[in-house]
Amino acid sequence: MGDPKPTIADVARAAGVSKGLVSFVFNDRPGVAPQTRARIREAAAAIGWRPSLSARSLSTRTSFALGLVVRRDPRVIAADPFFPAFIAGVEMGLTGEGRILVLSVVPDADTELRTYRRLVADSRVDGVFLTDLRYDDRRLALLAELGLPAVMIGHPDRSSAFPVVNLDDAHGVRQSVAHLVGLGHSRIAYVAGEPQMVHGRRRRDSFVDAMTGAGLHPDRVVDTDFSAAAGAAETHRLLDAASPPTAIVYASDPMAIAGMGVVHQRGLRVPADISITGFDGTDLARHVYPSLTTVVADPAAWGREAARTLLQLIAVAEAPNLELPAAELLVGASTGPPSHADRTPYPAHYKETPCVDAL
Amino acid sequence: MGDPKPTIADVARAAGVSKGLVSFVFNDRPGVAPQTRARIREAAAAIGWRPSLSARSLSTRTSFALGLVVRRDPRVIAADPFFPAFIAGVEMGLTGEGRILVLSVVPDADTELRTYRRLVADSRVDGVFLTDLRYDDRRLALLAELGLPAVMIGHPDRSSAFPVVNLDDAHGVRQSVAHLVGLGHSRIAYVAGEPQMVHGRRRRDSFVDAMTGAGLHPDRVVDTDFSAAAGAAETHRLLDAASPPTAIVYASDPMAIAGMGVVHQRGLRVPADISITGFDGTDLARHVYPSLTTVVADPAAWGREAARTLLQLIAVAEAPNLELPAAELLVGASTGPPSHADRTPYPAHYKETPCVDAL
DNA sequence: ACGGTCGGCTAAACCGGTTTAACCCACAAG
DNA sequence: CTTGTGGGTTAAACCGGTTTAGCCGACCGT
Repeated sequence: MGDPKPTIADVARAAGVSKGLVSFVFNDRPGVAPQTRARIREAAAAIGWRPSLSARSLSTRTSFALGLVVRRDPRVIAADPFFPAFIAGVEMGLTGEGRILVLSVVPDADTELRTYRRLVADSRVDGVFLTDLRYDDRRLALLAELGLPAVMIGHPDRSSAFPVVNLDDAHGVRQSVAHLVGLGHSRIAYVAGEPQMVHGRRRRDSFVDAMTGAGLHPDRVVDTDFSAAAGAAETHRLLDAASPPTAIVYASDPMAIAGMGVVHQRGLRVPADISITGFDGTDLARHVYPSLTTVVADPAAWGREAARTLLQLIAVAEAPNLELPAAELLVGASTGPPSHADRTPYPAHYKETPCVDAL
Repeated sequence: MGDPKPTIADVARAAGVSKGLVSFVFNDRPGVAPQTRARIREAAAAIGWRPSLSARSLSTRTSFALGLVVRRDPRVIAADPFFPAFIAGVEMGLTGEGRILVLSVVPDADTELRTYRRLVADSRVDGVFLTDLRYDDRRLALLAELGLPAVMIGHPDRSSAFPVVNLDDAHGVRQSVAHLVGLGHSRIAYVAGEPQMVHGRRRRDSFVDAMTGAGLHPDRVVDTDFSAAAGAAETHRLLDAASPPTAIVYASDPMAIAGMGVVHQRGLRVPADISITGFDGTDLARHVYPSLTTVVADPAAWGREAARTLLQLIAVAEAPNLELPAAELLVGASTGPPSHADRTPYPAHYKETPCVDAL
């Protein structure tokens, strides 16, 4: 009954050894006779002892926790499809027992940095995930200074000592452009995400590259904050232009869906009048009408591998960079050839992008 | 410099007192002379000492962390607008320094219960948030047995010793029905969420009540798992019926948006042929076309108040139940009168539900 | 027979706080 | 002048592990 919870001393006594030896055994240290080892394990199992995490934390200065600090506008966070899936993936990577995830959502840069400082000051985490990397990201210097292990989700703008787990999202953007060009579009707009975010700008850059590579002018590129509201507003602006686009590539599914709403609201048809593509491959994108052509990434896998990498980094002080399968275009019904008048003069020499089927 | 981080002993020495007294001061215990108190605080500030969390955890058996275990199907979690906002709100409620959030995402009931057990076995958290309460929820008994403080997000199916922080979502559902009835609808369907979840079924029940209260038959009620896919599938089924509904009330925005997709796909118009309402009040709902009539709740406020309540419960072993402002209907463009043939014989005696304006 | 090495193990210090028992001293009451 | 009271303070035990220094005995080579 209400036994006051066994301690390592109880196990030691039961096995007839010293506390230290019990500790050795449970930390897989060499220098313990096999039979003694077995006897200790047996005694521990019989008593039902498990080492106290708090005590271990105190003497080893380890928290057995991983941290994720998310800096996002509260308005945007609710719609973002990335983090929940990413976190679910992290959980998978933590399966090996013992480690948990500490999550913090902060509104601005100062709070973000303060949060990291607190996390290490209180040694609440053994390492962190760096998501939404920005240009001149102050976190990189801070974490290096604090000596906190970290793994970067996506490539940073500069080289850094932290390992990278990357998922080539630019590939999906290039495929989107190729797909649209193949359909005969030439006036293609891009509604980008936050330009301060490395991945936001990289996707935009790859759009620009793909366009120029196709001999097209990448004008009609606008930045947003990833929100549905911004997506809608920019869509209005694009359509108000003297020579509106015949296709719009959005940097996220929520923006694309909001953009589609604007197009419909204006009495235009998708894809007859305007083709639309998104980014994320959300479940919802498959169920709007017309179903969204979008780029599917696998944020859960990203989280899982990031967790594994971080655990390895913490364990052996180094971990290799990891490249995940690239984001792929999933062609839906929201893209089609432009109306005849808008066709490119020469039939597209781009071959149709292969369609990745949904599961 | 690389000073090995000051400890309480350093402070004691600097202030010319014993370690114990320093501890007393920093725990606001009575029985310390005011001037001594000041001297100790001064010395601590000068040295830059902050008590070690690990050491405190060990001796006080407190983790200074709150836990949230989310059990959701990975497929649904990405689309769910509730948790990110709720978590952001929790963060607000934690502002008072010191406490952090531990998050765990689990796929099934067994893992869920195991996770709670581990959290207390390792005393990782001082209390937890209970979301997505289910009927005969095994967590209630488990947590009571483990003696872990908890606060329930929404009312449970049975009485429990844990405090409740509630947000009346049923009110919004009733408003939805009243709004539709007021427009002249009588064949109103309801696409519910998970029937095992208390709030899922309560919303459904309040739909049924509102319908019978209006003298209508609440047939056309279907259960789902909250996913967009299920929302779409059930919409198809409803529309295939011999006497299809003229309005559909959905238990979530993603389902409503997916349902709207199905309606459009079938060549029907919203709201001319079918009216649609959602639930959540997501940003995206305002930007689809036509803009969704939906019920807006404030999950961030919910999280904030839940956090405060939990902190109070932990601090003084009891906390009052809290009732937040009810979820309110926000009328958009997705609802309108049914086509003439489908009007209710007697003009509606329900007055129009007041429209809550978006910010 | 003897010094040296090495595997196996223990005692004790240590991590950095909290908490309890006891002590000292000043002051009030008897 | 004694005794009691109680505020202010300290020393030491304690939380439950990890880690280091060192001890003991067996086995080795010469």
